[in-house]
This record gives sequence, C-alpha cells and structure tokens, in this order.
Amino acid sequence: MATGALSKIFEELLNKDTLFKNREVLRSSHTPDYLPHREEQVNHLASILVSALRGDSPSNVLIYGKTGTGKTAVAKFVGKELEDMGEAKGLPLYVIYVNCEIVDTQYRLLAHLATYFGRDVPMTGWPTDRVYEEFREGLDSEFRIAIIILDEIDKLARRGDDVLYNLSRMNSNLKNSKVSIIGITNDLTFTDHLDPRVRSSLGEEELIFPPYNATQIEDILKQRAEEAFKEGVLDDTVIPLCSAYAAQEHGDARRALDLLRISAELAERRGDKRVTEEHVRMAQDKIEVDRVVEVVRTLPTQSKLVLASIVWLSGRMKSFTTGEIYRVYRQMCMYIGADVLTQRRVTDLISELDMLGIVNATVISKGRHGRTKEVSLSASIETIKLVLNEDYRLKELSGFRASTQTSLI
DNA sequence: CTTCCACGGGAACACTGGGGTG
DNA sequence: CACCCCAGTGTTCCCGTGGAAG
Repeated sequence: MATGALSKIFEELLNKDTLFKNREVLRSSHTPDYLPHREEQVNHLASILVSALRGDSPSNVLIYGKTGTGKTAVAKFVGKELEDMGEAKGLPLYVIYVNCEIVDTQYRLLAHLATYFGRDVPMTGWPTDRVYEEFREGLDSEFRIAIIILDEIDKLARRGDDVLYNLSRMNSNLKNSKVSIIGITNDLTFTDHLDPRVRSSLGEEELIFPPYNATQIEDILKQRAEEAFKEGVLDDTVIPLCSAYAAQEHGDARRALDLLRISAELAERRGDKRVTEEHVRMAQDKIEVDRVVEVVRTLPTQSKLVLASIVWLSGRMKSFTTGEIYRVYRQMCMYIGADVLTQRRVTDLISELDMLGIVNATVISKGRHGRTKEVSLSASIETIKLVLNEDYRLKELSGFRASTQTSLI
C-alpha cells in the first residue's frame, strides 16, 4: 500500500535526530514566565493595574517602544497574572487582548469587543454607534472590570480616533462596569495627531520600552535556548552572533529569536549535529529573502507595476526621482493595458514601498528644479524580479522598452 | 529673493458588501 | 422584494508648501 510507504517516510523523518527539545519557546508569540531585563516595566505596569484587584478601574496606559522590545510580552504577561489573581479573589476581571493590525477599523474593534461579551454583531452593515451600544450593554449587564489591550494601536487610529475617544471616556456611560485601556505602539509620534482629549485620557500613564542592547539580547536567547534545545547543540559563538545581528536592528529581540530558530532549523534540515556560525549567516540571508519575497508577492498589481518601473530604472541608473518613475510606470501600464493611476497616488505607493523596506525614498530639494523623492532599490533586484515575474499580468512586460520620448533626465 | 517640482494633507467621490425596513 | 443606510477602501482633485539653485 502506498500509505505504508508514506508512513515509513514520515517515520524516518520523525526518528531523525532533532536538535530541539521544544521549538515553540523560540517563537516570538510565546510568552515566557520570566522576562529578562524587563523587571522594571513589569513592576511599573503591575503597580498601575493593581487597582483593578481592589475593584477600581486602573488608569489608562500607553506603552511605547520599537518592535521586539517586549511590549506585547510584558502586557500579556502582566495581564495574565492579573486575571489569575482576579480569579483567585473572585473578581470578574477580564483582560482582552486585541491586535489592531488585524482588527484595524473602528467597526471591527467594537464588533470584536461586543462579540467578546456575548453579543451578536454582523461583520458589517450596522451603524458604528449601534455596535458601540451593543458592546456597552454587553459589558455593563453586570459588574465587570475590563482591561482592553490594544496592540499596534497606531494602526487603528490612523483614520478616525472616534473609537478611542468613546472607549477612553466610556466609564462615565457605565453603571456597573469599569474599563481601562492599555495602548501599545511603536510610533513615538502616535499621540501627535490625536484629539487632545483622547491624548490626555489615553496617556494617563506612559511606559517607555528602550531597545535591548546586545548583551541583554544574549541573556534572552540563553534563557530561551536552554528550554528550546538539547544539551550542547549550539556552538558557543551562535548566540553572541545572533544577538549582534539583532542589536544592529535597533535591539529587536523577536528578530534574534527568529534568527536562532531558523539557524537551527537549517542545521537540522542539513542533518548537521551542531548549529554553527555558518548556519546563522545562512539564516540571516534566508530571512531577508523570505521577507522580500513575501512582501512583493502580496503587493497589489498597481504597486507591483510601480515596483517594476523602479526595477527597470535600477538596471540603468543608481537612483531616480518620482517623475522618472512615473513616466516609466505610465508606459508600462499602457503596454499591458492596465489603468494608469495619477502621480499623486503613485507617490503614495512609492512611500508604501519605502515603508516596507523594498526601496529607499528620501525627499530632497533640487533647488531650482523643485522638490522630489530620490528613490533607489534597497532589496535584492534579482529576488524582486523573480517574484514580479510570477504575476501573469506582469509577465507581458518582458518585451517592454521605454519609448524614446522618455527622455530620462 | 524668486522660482520651480513634486510632496503630502485633506476633501470628495465611486464602489463594494453588508444590514434594516416597509 | 426594492430601497436606502452604513463603513471601509482605493482613488482623484485641489492646493498650500519646502528649500536650494539660480
């Protein structure tokens, strides 16, 4: 039977020596029981939230810090401890974690919260105030203390901070329950374009998470590695190297953990018994390539066209301006019969590519010759070309040449 | 000091996919 | 069922503005 043969394959793979004891602890989503170098933040947050255990609503908190500085981990960790304490004391304490990168609109956030408290809200269709009412009634139906953690809160506030306004002053509309908000953001300027009233109530307390330095990241990696790996599979240099790489990336611990995990996975796949520096370097490349591939692949067609123009120009010169990109872009669109967007829109698309780390775009002033963005490719051109070619609509570009009237410069 | 180009914020619009109402 | 309401998204249109070359 074929299944017999197949199960044999799996069996062999399963019996193959693994370097891992527990791979999960290396995932950044894993919340460990102890967070090295974050004692101060944990204590601070706990001291703010402790009033929940006395039946009061704690102050709202804003947490700032770059990616991979442990904001989410600390918030989740303290939240869980708090919930456990609440349970032990028989308090109706609810800690609700919402990632605003996924739940990224007012409507969806309120619908999510309402659903949490057992209300049925359709995915779309209702006026927002009605969803808000639904949530309020659901929450207020009995005595409760709710702590809402809004991760990546900047992604939500981008348009309309109405929800935040409503949520932050919600306590005055509640008879039985109390609500507090913990906002997490990596955008230090986040509060700038926020309604002043929201700003003051949301930021009653503020916590700053500084980036980790290389030695701190080393501690984190050591702690996790102990749980994750079998004895002696790591070369001594592996953890310092991972830490050094991550420290360059503004002390991103998540990055370091990914790097360590992927290094080990690569080693394992090649059947090596130990993880070495070489694996780390391979992993570093792999992460970068995977990131670019993933980003480019999921780009909408118009962005791909803009990127294709940039790639085309990169083959000819080092850097170029928005105007040049737009001229090439327009011709490409005509060439394959796609809609041509306005230059205004294209500048936005370029900025998005910049934010995604695929291109570099800096605004410069060329004096007499006006202001423009100077753009250059910042990821591997080969990788991007390869992925762009996967798109059947862009395949037709293979015969593309810019017409002579595209006098570049 | 003038001049010039594109930046980037904001308003307005079209369109989509959903809901409620009579 | 027809019809209107709503949020969300991607886009266009309009326009004030930055800042170094000339």
